Amino acid sequence: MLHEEVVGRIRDILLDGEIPPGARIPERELCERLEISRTPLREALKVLAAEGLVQLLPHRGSRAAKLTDKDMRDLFEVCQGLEALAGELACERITDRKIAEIAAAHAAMVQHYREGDLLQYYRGNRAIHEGIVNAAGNPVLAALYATVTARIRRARYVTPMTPQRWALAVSEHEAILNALQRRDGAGLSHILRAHLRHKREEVLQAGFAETETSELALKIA
Amino acid sequence: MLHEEVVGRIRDILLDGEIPPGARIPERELCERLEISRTPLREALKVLAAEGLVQLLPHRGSRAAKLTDKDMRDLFEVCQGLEALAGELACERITDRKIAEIAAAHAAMVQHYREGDLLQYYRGNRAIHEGIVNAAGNPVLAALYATVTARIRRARYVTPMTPQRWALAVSEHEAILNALQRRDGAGLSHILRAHLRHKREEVLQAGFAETETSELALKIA
DNA sequence: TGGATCATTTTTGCATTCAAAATAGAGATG
DNA sequence: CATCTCTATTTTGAATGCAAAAATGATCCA
Repeated sequence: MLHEEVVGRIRDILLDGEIPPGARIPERELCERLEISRTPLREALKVLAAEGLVQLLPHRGSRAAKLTDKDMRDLFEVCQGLEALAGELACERITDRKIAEIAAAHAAMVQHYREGDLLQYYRGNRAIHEGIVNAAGNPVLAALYATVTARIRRARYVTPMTPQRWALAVSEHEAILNALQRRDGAGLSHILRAHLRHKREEVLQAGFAETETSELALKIA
Repeated sequence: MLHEEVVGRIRDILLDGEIPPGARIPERELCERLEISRTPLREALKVLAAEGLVQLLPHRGSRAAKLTDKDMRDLFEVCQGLEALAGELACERITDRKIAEIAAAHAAMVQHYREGDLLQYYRGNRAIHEGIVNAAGNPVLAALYATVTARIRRARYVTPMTPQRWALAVSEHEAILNALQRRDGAGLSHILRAHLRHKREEVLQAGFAETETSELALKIA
């Protein structure tokens, strides 16, 4: 198994919440499961620590990083900035073909919304946002976006969704697609910011906080 | 020596150009120099690879990352986005005290400009940009900014500077300070973008390119 | 019974070792 | 003389082993 694959596997384990935030990362167990020794595992953990998904405590091992409200706010803020930038660049560079692809993804997502399939809706949602970021044609931007969204993903796609909020999100997505089709960079950038600001408010209001509170909730459950 | 320290030491070696872009990283030699064994060294290299400073070639070791023109453009583009965001946030959050500090740094930098001390000018320049980014009060943003600027630093502070360009840069910095003092987020953001766009043009026009061309130059030299 | 102290076990971090892969070099061949 | 092939050496990537640090828990004493 290649180094990058090890990193990816552990990242998935963390993002799936299989090792909950704040929990110790069981080295030996993971070694057995991934069928590797401690050396490559530890290399991967250091990389994930640099990404912010893992917290290293000298002489006390590693834990799945636990996000505070402040962390979450900061991450959303940066995510907004990155998506806004991506939106502007995408409008300058995107091909008609790519726009058509995103329009198709949008239609599919709306269909999932109509069917009330939240999971598929989130999948489609993510595909659209990633599509815009990729259309910016800037791999550096895409890579940073990937690490930032990875860190907030759990909260983002776990927050309960009221009908009103969901409807708002879908209408915002209509505007997003519209701006993209008009290649209105400033407009797209603006809408994306608002869209993410709303999402952030949802997440934070949902009393997200991977803090003692939700630790407690986990223990009770 | 702590893990983070090892990463920092190697990062400095790379940023100082002691191992030039594209060159193989001599594992054994670095081990001796840092007085560590290969295990922690390789952990650090993988982290630096994730940061983009090192390129890992499976079964062929690691090299100091070599930036193409495209990489440089992408990095500047992202840097612009991050600084623009930081500028907006800083205007909302910065204290009078912090503004005074940055004003002082600005005055010092102008003094270095008048004296024609390019190295000190660059130092001051960097302090101001970092000051603004830190004033945004967003550690996630600050961390991403640090990695992006690290990657372009060499080119940024090595490019030759014509009197015209230098004068322009200083006048832009006057405008930056001005916008900050007025807490004009939109204005600051706008100026920072223009400032970085100019810097990028300088660097790229200077025929930067850590490519075959400069490889050749290195070999000849 | 509560808590402090010290031995035992476990875990961590790193050096070393070992197998596999890549590179270099000598010799053969056209 | 250039090129190809096959072996020897080096280098890489990962498993193991070992010393130091931390966690555990057993014992003693107030």
